[in-house]
Amino acid sequence: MRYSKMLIPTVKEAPAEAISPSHVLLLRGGYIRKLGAGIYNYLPLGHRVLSKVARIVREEMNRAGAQEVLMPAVLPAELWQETGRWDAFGDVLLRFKDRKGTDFCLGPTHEEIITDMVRREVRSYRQLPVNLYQIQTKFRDEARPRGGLLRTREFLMKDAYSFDVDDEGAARSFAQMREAYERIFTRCGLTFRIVSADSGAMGGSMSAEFQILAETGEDAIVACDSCDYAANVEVAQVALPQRPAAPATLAPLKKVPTPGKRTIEEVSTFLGVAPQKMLKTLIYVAGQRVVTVVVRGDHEVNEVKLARALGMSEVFLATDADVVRATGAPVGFAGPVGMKTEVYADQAVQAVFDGVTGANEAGAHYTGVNPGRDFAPRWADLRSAGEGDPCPRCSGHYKAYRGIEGGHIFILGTHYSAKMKATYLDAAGVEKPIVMGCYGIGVSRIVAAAIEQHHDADGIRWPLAIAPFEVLVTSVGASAEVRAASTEIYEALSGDGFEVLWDDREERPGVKFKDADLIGIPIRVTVGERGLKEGVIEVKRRDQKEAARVTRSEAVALVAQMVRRERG
RNA sequence: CGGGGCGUAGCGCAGUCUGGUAGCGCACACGGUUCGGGACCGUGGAGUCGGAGGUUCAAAUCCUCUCGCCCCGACCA
Repeated sequence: MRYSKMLIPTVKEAPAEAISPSHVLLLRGGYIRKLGAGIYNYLPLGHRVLSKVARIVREEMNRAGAQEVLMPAVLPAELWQETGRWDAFGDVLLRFKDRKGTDFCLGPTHEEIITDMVRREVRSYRQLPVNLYQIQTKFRDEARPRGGLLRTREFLMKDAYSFDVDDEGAARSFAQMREAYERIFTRCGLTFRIVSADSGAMGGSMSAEFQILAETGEDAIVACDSCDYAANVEVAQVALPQRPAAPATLAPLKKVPTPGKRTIEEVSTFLGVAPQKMLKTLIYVAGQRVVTVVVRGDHEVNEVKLARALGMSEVFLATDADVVRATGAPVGFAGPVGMKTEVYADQAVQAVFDGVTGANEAGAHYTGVNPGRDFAPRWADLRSAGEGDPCPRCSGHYKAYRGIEGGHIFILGTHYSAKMKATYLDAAGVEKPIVMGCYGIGVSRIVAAAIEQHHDADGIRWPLAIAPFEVLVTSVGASAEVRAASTEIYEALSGDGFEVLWDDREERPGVKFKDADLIGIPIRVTVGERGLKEGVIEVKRRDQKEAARVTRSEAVALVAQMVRRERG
């Protein structure tokens, strides 16, 4: 492809609204343009990258035995009402009516639709297992789209659904998808971690996220430094630390004045007590229940864990008014001693002796607080894991990372099949619900995540497998020699099946080099008058500083070798 | 949804406080000189100042309403 014929509108200055590196570079490189909040046009380069990621996904899904289908983007409300998600989905679901007044939505995901498809066609265990997938545009009316392609309202997603006769079968399907996903993310040139995750309100068992590691990632994850356990902090377990021996004598419970000192930091400074000796006390509302939660002063309550411990799907931090009602004191002075509500405490609190906590009285705290003696909570793992915390599986410790959720696989069980009566007859003629799994990959999100992981100050550094082109031939100078040599190399590489972009524009060299770095094609072949005089062509990788200086005849072979090695 | 902020030429911005008839840089078009890391000179085109209403002799500027967008948080099958 000739650069001069292609629409690649690079710009020096990105719109002020772009903050994250991938957003800025996609805009500047002429890959995408914004049409509305979280809605983007893909220009030629952007579309090429998106297609490449989709192709890799498709190849690996097919290799894993999944079959491609295509479901509509416009979905009748009827099916959603069957599972109750028409209401449960809330504002994220973009709804509208047709001319007859019938309710529809734009599909944010397709469990109901695929389950309906399968229940109509599958009767017998002989037709199972089956794994169906599609690569399709989804719409979710996100409260807050952000980061360009990282979190959009309309996005391209691969969603697959497995249907098995039983849990063992589903586990096999799950394992196959996990393997396929590892191949996909690896082929895309991404550094990622597979982590245990929350499966959400509608979830089932076995949930794993494929987290693409990046500083700018929305998700916090932890991974053990000595075994392979890794998890989203939403669910990461924390091993009970070694409990220090209790001191010979415990201090007596004592009320001390702490006027106006509300936060852990204020109280700890005021009383000269380390935050680790403080008992952070928060009031939560879970359905009809009001619950007091205690964690160590330097720890954070994990609301996903708390909800699970309480057997609820979600919990909310109490309002200031609720806190006053529950504790009899303003926010900042709550404590478990004498508390009338249910009291839950994180297990790390067991190791706090002679601690400090609010006295449920304005301007007062207790010192010498000892769990067991002064209050009797229910113990649970309630805090968020962080760097350095002990691994629950071995003697290692956690390292903390940030990640972008590129994929999520989990087993749904019979959640949808039971509600929608998607059943089969087993060998004994007994009707049973199909056991399902579901597997998503954010195709457009991967495009952005790859840049978050692979860029520098000058622009994008695409992994070769998903780059819009594999090779960029840059002609420097307008002489007949340059043109002839460029044409020769361009045609040789193109003829051998490589994806080549030839910068044949009548631009100054500086402009071409800047654009080259910006759009980030992995291998650049520079054909210039200066080099040609010495019979030299330059071959340079985008991620390396130095160019290889080779002869015209060597250049094509060298590039071919480099590309083949990285195609994967 | 809570907090903060922004809408002026395709992009980045100034002008708004203190009302007086819209400007700078980049980009774009043309001419010339340049040509290995975003050239220079000259000329030129391009803006319902997000929208509606109001105040005023006069509104980008003041007032009211409204729409859109961004950032932090909440939310995220």
